[in-house]
Amino acid sequence: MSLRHAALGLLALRGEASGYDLLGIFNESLEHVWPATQSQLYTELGKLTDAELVEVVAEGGRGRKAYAVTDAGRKEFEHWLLEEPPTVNRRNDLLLRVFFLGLVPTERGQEFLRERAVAAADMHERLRELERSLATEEGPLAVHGRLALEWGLRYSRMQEEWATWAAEQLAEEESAGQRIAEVAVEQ
Amino acid sequence: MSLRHAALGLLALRGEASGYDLLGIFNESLEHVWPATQSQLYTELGKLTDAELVEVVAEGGRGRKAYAVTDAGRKEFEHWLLEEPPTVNRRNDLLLRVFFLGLVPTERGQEFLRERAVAAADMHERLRELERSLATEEGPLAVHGRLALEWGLRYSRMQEEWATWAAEQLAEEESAGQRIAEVAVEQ
DNA sequence: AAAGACATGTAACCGGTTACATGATTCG
DNA sequence: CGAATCATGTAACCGGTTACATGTCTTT
Repeated sequence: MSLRHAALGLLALRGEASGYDLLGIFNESLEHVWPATQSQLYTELGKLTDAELVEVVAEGGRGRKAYAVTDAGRKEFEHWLLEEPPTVNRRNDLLLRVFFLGLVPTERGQEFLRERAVAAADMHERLRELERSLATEEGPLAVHGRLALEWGLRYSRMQEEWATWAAEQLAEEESAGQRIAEVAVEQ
Repeated sequence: MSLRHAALGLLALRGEASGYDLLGIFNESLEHVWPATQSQLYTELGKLTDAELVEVVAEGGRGRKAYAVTDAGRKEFEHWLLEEPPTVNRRNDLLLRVFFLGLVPTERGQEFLRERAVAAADMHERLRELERSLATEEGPLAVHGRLALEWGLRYSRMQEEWATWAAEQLAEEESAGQRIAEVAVEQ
């Protein structure tokens, strides 16, 4: 249930914002960390209002409603941020496929892993570019954004190295299997 | 929609199995990669049967049904495995919190990051133990399991190093901020 | 006879996605 | 005037979780 806390956090950062404003932040700053759809966000703001964790502090043209966190909301947010242990993402599509790689010829498996290495390298490069474009920006928000960016850089690098290593492992495994087969034939 | 493909893959590996058998595998081998509940698995086997990707090949006592993949199922599975690009998990609870770390005192932020480092180190150690217990096992399945395990080892190591680094960054940022404040006071 | 493993199924709910629906204001 | 942007809301659907419900076979 983190969209709720993401919304609370953004309102805490901004002081006050409309659903539309928050949606912009989700699509820009939080796109790679916690995406949200318009539908979901408006629904959640309704629920947050009902739970009195946020309140409408102003209404403007075009039906605009500006929200702000209440004291209860800020408390709930800080509890989530520091007290609740982050939930680890247990499902991993990549590793699930790796688990089944024995069902296809070794060559196809290696190909798959090498493709993953390339994809990870691409991602790394895209993040490097983002880093360069962010280098000039200042402000306290930028500091924490950079921590997240560095995580992405390290993650993509790890993934690339692992995939390359894993492809080599498959090659070794196959040649070891062949040697055993050859010895068996010789005897 | 990967539970579907996980089930197909397990049936392809096993040749034939019941829902109950598959559930055991999900709870043991796939627990950290793609967990599944009993409810979900039985429902999915029903859908797979309707779609003619699997079929009931035997019925035994206690209402047991043994399933096997059909040709169409095997084709669908291999297409998923090698052709469909793995979907990247976009939501990251940890990074979402990092994004908001500016809302609490630097000390609390550092504390949070150091806790993450410890949690990652713990996970690393648990995987090391798993590795030792697996060292004696043989078989083609073990090879790919080891690739996944190595991913986990590298991931937890990366996370630990990153969290430690990030906590240091916050410390530096704060002392830099203080120096600026001190200079401002002196002038 | 009781306990535990084997075995399957359904219903309610929840978070999230896609698509549908509507309207106001601003800018060129 | 028309297009783009601002702005909010609802309904249907989907994958996944929790809980409920039922019954059989084996082992002690």
